[in-house]
Amino acid sequence: MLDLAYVRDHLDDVEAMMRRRGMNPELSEFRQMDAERRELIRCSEALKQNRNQASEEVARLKRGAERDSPRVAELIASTRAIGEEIAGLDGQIKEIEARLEPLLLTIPNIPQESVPVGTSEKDNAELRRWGQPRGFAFEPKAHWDLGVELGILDLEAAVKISGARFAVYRGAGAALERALANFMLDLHTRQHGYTEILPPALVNSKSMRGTGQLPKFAADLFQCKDTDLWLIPTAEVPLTNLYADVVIDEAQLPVNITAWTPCFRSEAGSYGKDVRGIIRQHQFQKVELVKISHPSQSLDDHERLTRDAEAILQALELPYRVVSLCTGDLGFSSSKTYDLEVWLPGQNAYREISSCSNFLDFQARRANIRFRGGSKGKTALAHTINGSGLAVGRTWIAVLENYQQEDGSVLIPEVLRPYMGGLERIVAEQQTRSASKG
RNA sequence: GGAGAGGUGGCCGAGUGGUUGAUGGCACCUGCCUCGAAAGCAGGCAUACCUUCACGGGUAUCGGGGGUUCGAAUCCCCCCCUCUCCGCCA
Repeated sequence: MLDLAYVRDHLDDVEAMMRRRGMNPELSEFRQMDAERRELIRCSEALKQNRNQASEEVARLKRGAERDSPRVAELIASTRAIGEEIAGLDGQIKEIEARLEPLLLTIPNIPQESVPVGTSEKDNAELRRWGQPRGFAFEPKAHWDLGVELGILDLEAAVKISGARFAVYRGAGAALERALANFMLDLHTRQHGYTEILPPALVNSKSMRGTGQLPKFAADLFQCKDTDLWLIPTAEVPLTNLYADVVIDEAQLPVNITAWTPCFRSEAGSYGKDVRGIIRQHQFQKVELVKISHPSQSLDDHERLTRDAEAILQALELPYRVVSLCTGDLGFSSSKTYDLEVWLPGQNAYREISSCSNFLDFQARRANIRFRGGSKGKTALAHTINGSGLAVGRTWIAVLENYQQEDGSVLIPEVLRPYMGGLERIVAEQQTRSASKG
């Protein structure tokens, strides 16, 4: 959420910004509602001042000898009338705020100056590449073939027990997912200074509002029936909201935390996209990185967090590139986002495996995340940054496709072998068949 | 799920209808003292909104929401959360 006063003073800029994001801003009502609201508040508060003064006088009279003077009854009667007037005005204020706030909540964050202007992912700017896509002496397979043939991925079984966009991993496939997560957590906690958190996977609506998923993106989420609980779409939600309504000591900044959690997305509106394989799932696992930063440091911290995520890909020796999302592709709450895209030989394309965003104070304002700093001891809104470090399911895909061998086996990256009991290669096992085929 | 106790400022903790936005302590800031520091002393120190060029003024906020009243941290109702005991349970 942007600052109300900022929007008021920069309405034209805000509308222009929304157009750069490819939106069609409808802020015409804003100015009038805002002015009306302020006028109502002024009237109401003036009346309240009258009432308070009258009440004080009643108290003074009642304490003294004039306890029963007619003046008291007179004051009480007139104040009661004022009270009714106030109630009317306050009702109007509530009503107008009920229309104003949703409007404010649908205004996205302001992209940083350095964000490329554009309308779609085609306008994203590639910043750098790392690693060289491997040359294959054979036609590399896609993970949905490789995984099924190796008996480590069972999509039919997933359809039977849950439905489309779910996966069942078996044997070395399940172990590979766990190894990747452990490796990522260990690297981030031991070398990058993050503290590991194990948060709830279900959160309340207040938390979803705090990080911006609600009210605008309810359709993308799963909600538990008859409760106020939602399945997290990313650990960003519980991790960032750990600091909701908290005043952090300035010396503690930046806060660096990480968590490995399941993530749940309804993927509404993504019909027809990535239907093959397990690129896009209703449930997947992700190691998330979150930094809560001092405003003066957040741009640097965003770069740092991105490098922390890149370090995983480098350690796994997976080729990737870094792109800066353009204004049209930028997420609602983000001021700037770097996507890490890993090379997938089975698809002959770079595909997103991490998204690292700086939200500035946009989330902090909603979630009320502050720090106390300086000699004045004043509080100010902190900045929040997060990124995947990495999406474990997609890393699993990248390992399979990049490390596949001509005989259909998959080599295990060196750094993962200790996490897989020394296993060096995943080979098809005759015994491993789809449970759904009985 | 049942019974009881409680939720007050960054933290601790007073306060049961009328100068209580809220005693006191801790933490923090400033000044005095000191060669310097500690201790001591004096002062300051919540947030949001409205208003003002500014100084300032005003309103609201004592878990959340509603109600009673001229007036609510204080009384009533609903909800949330924490703690203790019981029940259940991985």
